[in-house]
Amino acid sequence: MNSNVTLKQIAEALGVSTMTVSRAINKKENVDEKTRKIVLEKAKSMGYTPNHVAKSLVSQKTHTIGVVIPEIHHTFFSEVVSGIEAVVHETEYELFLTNSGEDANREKKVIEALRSKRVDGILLSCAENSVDFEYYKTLIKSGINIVFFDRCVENIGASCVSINDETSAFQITKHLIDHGYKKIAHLSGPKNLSIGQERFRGFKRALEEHKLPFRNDWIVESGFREDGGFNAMNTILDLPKSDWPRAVVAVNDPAAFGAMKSIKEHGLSIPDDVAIVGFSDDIRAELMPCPLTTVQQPAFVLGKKAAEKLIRLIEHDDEPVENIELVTKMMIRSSCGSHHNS
Amino acid sequence: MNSNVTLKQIAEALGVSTMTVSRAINKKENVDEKTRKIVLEKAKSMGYTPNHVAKSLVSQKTHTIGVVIPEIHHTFFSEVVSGIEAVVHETEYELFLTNSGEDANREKKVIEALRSKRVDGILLSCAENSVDFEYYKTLIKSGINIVFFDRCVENIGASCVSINDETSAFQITKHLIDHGYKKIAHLSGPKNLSIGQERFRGFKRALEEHKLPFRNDWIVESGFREDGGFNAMNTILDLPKSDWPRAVVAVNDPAAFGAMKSIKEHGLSIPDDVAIVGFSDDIRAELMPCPLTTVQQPAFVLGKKAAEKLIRLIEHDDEPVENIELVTKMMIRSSCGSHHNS
DNA sequence: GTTCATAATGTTAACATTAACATTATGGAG
DNA sequence: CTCCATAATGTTAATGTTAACATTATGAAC
Repeated sequence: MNSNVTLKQIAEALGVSTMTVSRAINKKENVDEKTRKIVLEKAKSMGYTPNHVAKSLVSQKTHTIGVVIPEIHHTFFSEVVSGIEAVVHETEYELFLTNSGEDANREKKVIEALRSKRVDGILLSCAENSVDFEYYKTLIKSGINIVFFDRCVENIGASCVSINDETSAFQITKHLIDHGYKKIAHLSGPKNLSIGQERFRGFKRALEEHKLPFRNDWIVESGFREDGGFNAMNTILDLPKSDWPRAVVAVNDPAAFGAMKSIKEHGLSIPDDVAIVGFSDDIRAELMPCPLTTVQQPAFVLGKKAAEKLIRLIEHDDEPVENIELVTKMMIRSSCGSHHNS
Repeated sequence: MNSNVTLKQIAEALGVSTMTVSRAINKKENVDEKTRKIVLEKAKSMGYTPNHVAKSLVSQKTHTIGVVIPEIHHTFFSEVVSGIEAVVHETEYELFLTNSGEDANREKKVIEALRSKRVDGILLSCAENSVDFEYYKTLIKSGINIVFFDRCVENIGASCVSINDETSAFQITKHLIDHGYKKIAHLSGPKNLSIGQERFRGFKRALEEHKLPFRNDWIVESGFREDGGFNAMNTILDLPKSDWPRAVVAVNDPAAFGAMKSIKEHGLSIPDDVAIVGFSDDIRAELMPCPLTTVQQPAFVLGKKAAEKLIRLIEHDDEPVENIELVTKMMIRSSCGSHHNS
C-alpha cells in the first residue's frame, strides 16, 4: 500500500550511503556534483517524496500551524482564514484548520489534538462559552506558541490580535444617538469573552456620555449567532409596547440579522419603528432589504497580522508578547436611519 | 523551549520501562491496575501529551487528511469545507486545509507538501486552469488516496463526488426557454474541467432540443469569478445591439454577479432587458436587488460525501473507485423573469 | 516445595531522517 | 613518490513510539 520511497532505498539502489543521498537531495555542501546528479535522477525516477514526519521527529519542528475557529460558517472567519492562509502560503508552513463549533469542550479537544500533532504554534479564537482561563494559562505555561485573534483572553501571557472593540462600539452607538435616538437596546455577546465585554463597555460609555437611560432589560445576551439574535430581540419585544427601545446595537451582524427577522415578524419596520446596527460587515449586510449599518472589521488583515505574529514567535525566542489592535470603519447604510430615502 | 514530556521521561521518573508506560497510557492489556494508576497520575502531573509525530512514523499513518480548495473566499467552498469538517470531527482525523488560489502550479506545490507530510488521503477540487492530467495520473498511481470533489477529472482512476451538472444546466436553461426566451447566451467555465464541459453540454442540449439558435459569439469563457463574469458580459454587450441575447446562463453565481454588474453599467435592467440565471445558490443570490435564479448545490452534503468516501478508501483496501453524483434543486427567483412583480 | 501457566514487565529493533563524528579518496606540493 | 589538506563519503546515534519477542514474577495445583 504505502509504497513510499525512502532515502535508504535510493542509497541501496545506488550503492552509496544514506547520508550521501540525504546530502545530495538537501543541497548540502561536500557532495560531488556527479554524485548529486545521479542521486537526483534516481530519486526522481523512483518517485521519492521527502518524509516530513521523520524530519519533524528529528528537527522537533513540524512547520505546521493549528487554527481554531469558533464557527466556520461565519463569513468573518473565512475572511480571517483567508488572511492567515495568505501569510502561511508565503512561508513553508501548513495549516491545520479546526472548528470548535462554539463549544468550549470541543475547543479543548481540538487543542489537545493539535498539541499531539506537535504544531509549531496555534492561532485561537475562543468559543462563545469558553470560561476556563486556567486551561489557557496552563497551555501558555507549557511553552506552546499561541496567538489569540478576534476573541481574545488578554493579559494571561499570550499575544492578541483584535480590533478596537470598545471604541468601535462607542462610535456606532454614538452614530445612533446623533440620529436622535434615546431609547437604545443592546444585544450583547457572551460576558466571558473580551470581545463581548469591550463592545458592551463602548455601548455603555456612549449612553453615559450622552446621559441616556441605561435599562437592564434592554441588555440581552444574544451570543454571536442568528438564532441567538432572534431570540434576544423577541425577549425585548415581549416587553410592553411602551417599554420598547427605538434602536438596537447588536454585538455582530448575524445577531443583527436574527433581530431583524424578529422585528419584521412583529410587524415593525426598520428603521422607522426600530433602527438597528450590527458589527462585522458580513457579506450580506449591504444586501439586506434594509441594508445594515455596521462596523467593518479588517478580517483579512487581522488574519494576516495574527499569522505573522505567530510565525515571529515561532522563529524568534525573544519575540515579545503583544496586543495588536486594528482599527475599524463604520459602514453607514439605511438600517440606522441614514440614507433613509434609499 | 520544546519541553515536551516523553514516555521515557515518565518511565525514568517511575523506575519502570518505557513499554510499561506506553501500555498503561494506551490502555493495552497486561498491565497491573496499580501500575497503570501510578503511570497515569505521573503522566498527568508531568503534563504528558502523546507525540503523534513519532506515532505516525511507526504506524505509517498520520490520521490527517489534506484538502485542496481552489478559492477559499467562495461561499460554496466554505460550505463544502464545513461538511468535510463535520465528518472528520466524528473520526480521529485532522484536516490540512490548503488553497490553490485557482492556480495549477500552486496546486501542484500544495499537493507535494501534503504528500511530504504523509497525509492519509487528499480531497481535491481542481484549479480553474488545471490541465496536467498526467500529473494526476502519476499521483493516483503512486498509491495516494484521492477523492475529487465538485471539480473533477473523471475516469483516471480516482473517485469523484460531484453534482449532476449536465442535467442541472439543462434544466435551468430549459426554465429560461419555457419563459419564452429564444436568444440565450452562456458564460462558460474553463473548458478543461468536467464541471465547465458538463454545464456547457447541458446548456447546448437544451438549445438543441428546442431548436434555438446557437451562436459562438454568445458563448464566452468567464471562469468562475466575479471579474471574469463582468468581462465576459462586457464582451457580449460589445456586440451590436441587434445581436444582444435576451437571456444569459452563467456557469456559477459569482460569474453571474459580475455579469449583473456589467448589465447594470450598460443601463439595462434585469430581467426586463436581459434575464440571467446562475449556478451555486451563493448566500448573496437571494439578496441581490433582483434576486438571482440559480441552481442550489448541496455543498455541505457534497463535502460530507467526499470525506466519507475518502475515509472509507483509507480504511478499507477493497473500497472501489466510484463516481458519486448528487442532485440539485432549482431556486426560482426574479432574475429569470419569474415572480416578476416582486 | 516443585512445576507450570499466565500475568507483568523488560529488551530490541524498527519507522525515516539528520547531526556529529570517522573514515577514505583525491590531487597538488615538495 | 610521499605527505597532507581537504573534499567526498561512511558510521553511529538520536528523535519518540510501538511491535515482537524475551524475561521475570506470581500463585495455584499437585
